[in-house]
Amino acid sequence: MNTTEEVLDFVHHGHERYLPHLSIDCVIFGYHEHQLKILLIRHHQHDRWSLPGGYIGRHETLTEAANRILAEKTQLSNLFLEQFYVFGDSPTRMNRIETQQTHNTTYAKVGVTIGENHWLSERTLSIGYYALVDYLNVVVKPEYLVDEYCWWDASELPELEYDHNEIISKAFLTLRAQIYQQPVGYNLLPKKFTLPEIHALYESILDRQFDRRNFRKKLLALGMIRQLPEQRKIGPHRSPFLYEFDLEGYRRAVEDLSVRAF
Amino acid sequence: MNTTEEVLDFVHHGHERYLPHLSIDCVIFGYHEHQLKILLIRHHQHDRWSLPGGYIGRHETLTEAANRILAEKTQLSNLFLEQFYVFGDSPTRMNRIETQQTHNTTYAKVGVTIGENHWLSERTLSIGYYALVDYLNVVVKPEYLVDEYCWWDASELPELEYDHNEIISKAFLTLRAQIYQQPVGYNLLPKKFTLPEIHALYESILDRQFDRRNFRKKLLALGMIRQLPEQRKIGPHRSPFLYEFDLEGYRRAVEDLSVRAF
DNA sequence: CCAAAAGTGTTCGCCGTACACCCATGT
DNA sequence: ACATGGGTGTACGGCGAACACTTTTGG
Repeated sequence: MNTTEEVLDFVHHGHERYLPHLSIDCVIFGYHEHQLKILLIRHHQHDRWSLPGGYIGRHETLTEAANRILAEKTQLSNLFLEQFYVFGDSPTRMNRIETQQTHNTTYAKVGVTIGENHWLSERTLSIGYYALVDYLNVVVKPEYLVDEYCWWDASELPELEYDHNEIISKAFLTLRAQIYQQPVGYNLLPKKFTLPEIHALYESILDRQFDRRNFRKKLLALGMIRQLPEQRKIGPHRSPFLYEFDLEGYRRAVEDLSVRAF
Repeated sequence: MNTTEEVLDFVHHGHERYLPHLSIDCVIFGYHEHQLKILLIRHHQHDRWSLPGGYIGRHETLTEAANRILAEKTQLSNLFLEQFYVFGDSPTRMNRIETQQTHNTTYAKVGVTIGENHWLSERTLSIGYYALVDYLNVVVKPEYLVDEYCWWDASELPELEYDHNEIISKAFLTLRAQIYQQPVGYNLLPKKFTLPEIHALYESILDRQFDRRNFRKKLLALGMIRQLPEQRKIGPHRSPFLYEFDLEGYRRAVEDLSVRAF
């Protein structure tokens, strides 16, 4: 939505095109300079930041809706995007009033007031999706009602609107649990990357240290990555080798792991 | 709902008490005679079976709704009950007509027809919950619109209504993945159980064989179960020892496991 | 030549795996 | 006595963990 007209149409006729009571919130993870990042937005005249999100079209599948919303924000498609939880317990999700005031601050920009019985004021459950994107490929698209976009360090997040801190916590837990099943690095890193990069990525996601030698040995033994005969120049230091993912090898490795005892 | 009046009130006024467009479906797992079971219901005059489910009250949290629905069917509360996925992609969830006809077969019992714009005919996403219950403790509560309840072997399910086969598949995958994080046996087995019982349970959930000696060794080493000085009489065979869960030991074991490398 | 970062190999101990015989019980 | 099912110990191999010095590069 980029014009006053579009926003007004959404406010007045959105309930005809979208399902009420349900929204999608996206936790978009990126990785840059040894830090796991999350993309947040700040709505017009709001102090607190929030997760990018949207509604589900009445004629759109849930998966289509999630992909559309992500593409609207990042201009990227065909990304790693996965549902992880539905949020419907938090007091802010049960209490209409606070939500209503928050909406009104936003929509004041187009001169409308959201009443108590307006579809945007109704109780809304939110379906959480998390995405893994290559930080450098993301070009954030400005939107009319959004004042600012920013990548925040996952370890130093501010207090967010609604229950969005809770949503991010759950997304983070899911990411951690999925790191053994999903080629997390494949989605968060560029096609070619160095060992120190993927090493630091795993350390920041799992919040523990790995021995450099054992780490490389394991990844190569699993067949998860392949060393390339190229190096990267990184200033006054020894040049690290570049590696690439071997998705097929990764798939096989995950399969083998799942056959192990508990 | 146990009377015609209650059903009619639900059909005509349900949308005032419940959120439209959203439902909850419960995959209730039990375990009996070396078989993993799932509780299914058959609605009035339907050929196909389906999962027990319900709607979310407008003033009820999501968790409360799931627990209420489960308690309504099984008379049990304080169970293991966990959300695992939202289903909103299946063609049967996008296509109103089929759903409408299905509803009409059910509600014909109270002499009402569900029109195209009726709240029950609208597109509905379903939140999947799975429960682990002690088969022997479940007393199924009859309901007006349900002709039959039955525990089905998880490995021999019939073709179900809507996308319920898909929901069960996903629940089963989740259960498998969670078996290393959750005390699955604690919820599916009685307080005291024998080694062969828990052994067969793990084999049926993970669909592979475990060596009896290694299995016992592992569970005891983890501190997950404790051997009791009692035995169970099982007819013309050697009496197996009884065991009980050590939830605290289990928690510690899971924590330790999560510190291992990948 | 120095600082900073990357590359590399070996040893040890535990855990996961494979494997087979004896024991208890009721008929 | 016998049929059925349950209980129990050992040996091997592989993988995860710990560990430190050398090489490269630009300034």
